[in-house]
Amino acid sequence: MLLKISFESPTPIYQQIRDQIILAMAKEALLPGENLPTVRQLAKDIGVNPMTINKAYNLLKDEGYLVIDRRQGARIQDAGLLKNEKTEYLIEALELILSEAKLKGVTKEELSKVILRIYGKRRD
Amino acid sequence: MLLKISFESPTPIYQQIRDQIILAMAKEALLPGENLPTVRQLAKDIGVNPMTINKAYNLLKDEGYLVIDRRQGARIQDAGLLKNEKTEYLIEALELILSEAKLKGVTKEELSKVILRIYGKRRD
DNA sequence: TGCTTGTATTATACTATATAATACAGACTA
DNA sequence: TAGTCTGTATTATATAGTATAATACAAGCA
Repeated sequence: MLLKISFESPTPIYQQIRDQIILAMAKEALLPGENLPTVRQLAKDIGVNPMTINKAYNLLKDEGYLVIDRRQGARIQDAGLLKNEKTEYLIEALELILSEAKLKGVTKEELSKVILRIYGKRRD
Repeated sequence: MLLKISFESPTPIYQQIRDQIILAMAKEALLPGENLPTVRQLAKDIGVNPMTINKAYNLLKDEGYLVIDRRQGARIQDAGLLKNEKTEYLIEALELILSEAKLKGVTKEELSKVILRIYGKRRD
């Protein structure tokens, strides 16, 4: 698990952890069914309190990205079980980002590049 | 100025104000050169402290969206002066949102709809 | 001068974030 | 059964962000 945490950032540490796990899942650096480091191990690696990791894992669990098993620890959710969840809040967040991008002159072409980078070439 | 503020939201009020002004700018409900309500007026309308409005306006000023003039109050920045600003942080935020969208099964077609809604039909 | 503008100041209150040290419940394994 | 690994709960503490309140000030303008 390679996580780059900025302790100077205004973004809370547990949020940074949560975001980077989602990014890793999208780029398939973390695969469904795969185990994450234990709370204590990741806390040690990053140099933060175990409860901060616990908070990040629980956030991801509540959002449906992780399954937490007392025997094995945290595990990436199966792909099928993640789909068809509520996405309205994502659309709203997207509208805000796109509004800023439009106002700052980001072109449609640049947007397409980012979409291609995340989504790949599939045609749905 | 129609602003819908949620006092129960975990998003700070000044952030909500900032976000909605950007959304209004993107949909051209607020036009370059247009004046915003005064700090005191908007505070009265929404029912918050004037310093909360001040914080939102200053955030927008620092981001380049507003010009604050002691004579006339806050004014929407000219379109030309907003372009060519740094947009790396927007791309990063976009990557995160798109990662979540991908994992939750949002299709490319749905993304296109949102882009069309914000950007319109221009072809850049 | 008197009115408006944004801004600064000080104090207070509440909440979120993060840490620390400990302890506990459940499940595996030797 | 005892030991050891999971995640989790608890309590206390510290710091920072958010928001309010009341007041005051500087700048610009009629």
